[in-house]
Amino acid sequence: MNDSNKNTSGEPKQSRQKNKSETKLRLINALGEILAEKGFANVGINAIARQAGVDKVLIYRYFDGLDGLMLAYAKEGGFWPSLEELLGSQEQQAALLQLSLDQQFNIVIERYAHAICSRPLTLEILAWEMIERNSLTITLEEVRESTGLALLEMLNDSRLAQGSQSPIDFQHVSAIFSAAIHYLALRARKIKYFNGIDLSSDDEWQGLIKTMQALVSSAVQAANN
Amino acid sequence: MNDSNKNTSGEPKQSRQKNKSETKLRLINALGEILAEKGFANVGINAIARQAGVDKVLIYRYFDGLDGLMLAYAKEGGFWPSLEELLGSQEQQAALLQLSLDQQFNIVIERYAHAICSRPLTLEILAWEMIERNSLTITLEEVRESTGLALLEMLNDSRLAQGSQSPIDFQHVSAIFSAAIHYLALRARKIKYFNGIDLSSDDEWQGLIKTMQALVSSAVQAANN
DNA sequence: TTACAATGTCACTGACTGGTGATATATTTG
DNA sequence: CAAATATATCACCAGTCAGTGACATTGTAA
Repeated sequence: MNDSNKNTSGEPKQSRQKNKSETKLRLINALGEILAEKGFANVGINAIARQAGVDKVLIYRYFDGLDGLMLAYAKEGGFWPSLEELLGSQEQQAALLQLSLDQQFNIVIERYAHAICSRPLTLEILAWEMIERNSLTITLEEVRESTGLALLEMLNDSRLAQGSQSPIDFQHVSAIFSAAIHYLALRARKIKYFNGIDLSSDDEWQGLIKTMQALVSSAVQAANN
Repeated sequence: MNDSNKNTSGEPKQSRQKNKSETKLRLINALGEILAEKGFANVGINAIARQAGVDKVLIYRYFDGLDGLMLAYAKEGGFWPSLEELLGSQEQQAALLQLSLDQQFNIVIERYAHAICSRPLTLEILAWEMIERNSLTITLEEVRESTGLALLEMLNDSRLAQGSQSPIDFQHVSAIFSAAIHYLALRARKIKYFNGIDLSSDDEWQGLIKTMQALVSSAVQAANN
């Protein structure tokens, strides 16, 4: 391969138009592209600069290094499903909260699974959280925790309003199912089978979701007797 | 740091006793040590040779490269909980299979969680499976699948013998809960909180396990009505 | 002993990495 | 226009990596 540092071609790289803010954007986007195409393990100062078509020293100047760049990237947003994506518009939310507890849960589970599975970048970051903590994962983690807890609170308020007093711990239940969804989605990226189940099959995924819903429903109904 | 390749100290490394099989063992163990201490990201030809106190060229001669070494390492065993560890001795197994379906499940869930959480090396490998597939993860994956399916079959046989015909899909249920356990255990290594739950707390873990058990129990009971 | 094979070490290459000081170019200001 | 400043590139450093051919040591068998 090329020596990424030295300019081997005779002609010097024609100095690009000087535009700090655009260059910063180029770098941020380059990080996203590498993350998406090559994964976290291939993120590095040199690789990002190469992808952006810009000198790597600018990463230090503008972002004070890789951590700063990742922080800037994290602020771009869109990594986690929003409350709207999970609950629908304002009116839909109101309608949703009128449903029974297990119906609410079942809808959210399904939407969450779909939202996670359709975000390859988020999956890449979720996978990397298991390996190391860095500015990017730490920042995103905070966003996730806060929206997750907000969602939980909404469902819980609705539960209290309905006067239901189930003995099962909602926080634990949602932790368990989102953990399962995360793991299955992550695993499906690289490995086809888990426990004999073909994770590349949409039907199997539907079956898994249905099973989760059945578990919740029976637990809620058991509590209401 | 040192140049790991060049011998900077004046004296040549005194040629060690020549013992192929022991040297091979040294290399295999070195891989395990690095995996345990520094994690998968730091596994490399140089690091392993350094840790083993042996020249790296031997990795190529004896194992045909890193992949071969990982394969040899994978065959050492002990990465996954055995059937005995989950079900107990032969007599205990017989007793266990007499219990009701949900009791069986609840015991196995608890033991599996404990078995996984107490295997840091296995967790490291599970984490790395989400990042890349290599000889090591592929080999271990096969072992895990086969013992997992064997376990599932035992529980299922017992279920049929008891004449229970639950509508919930046992394969899916066990996939969901082992996925959740894997994810929570992996996450606990690096990040304290998930969904507002402190994963570093034993009490919280107990609570999570209890919730899983409650979910299974209510599902089984709902099926029996 | 000698000859030979098995085992182990050494020294090097080419490619890559993160990081930095000096320099060139473009844009703005006077 | 010229000078000053902001912006971007270059060239190099020391360190690491995987991989390889040449050499040294040890053990063994003739």
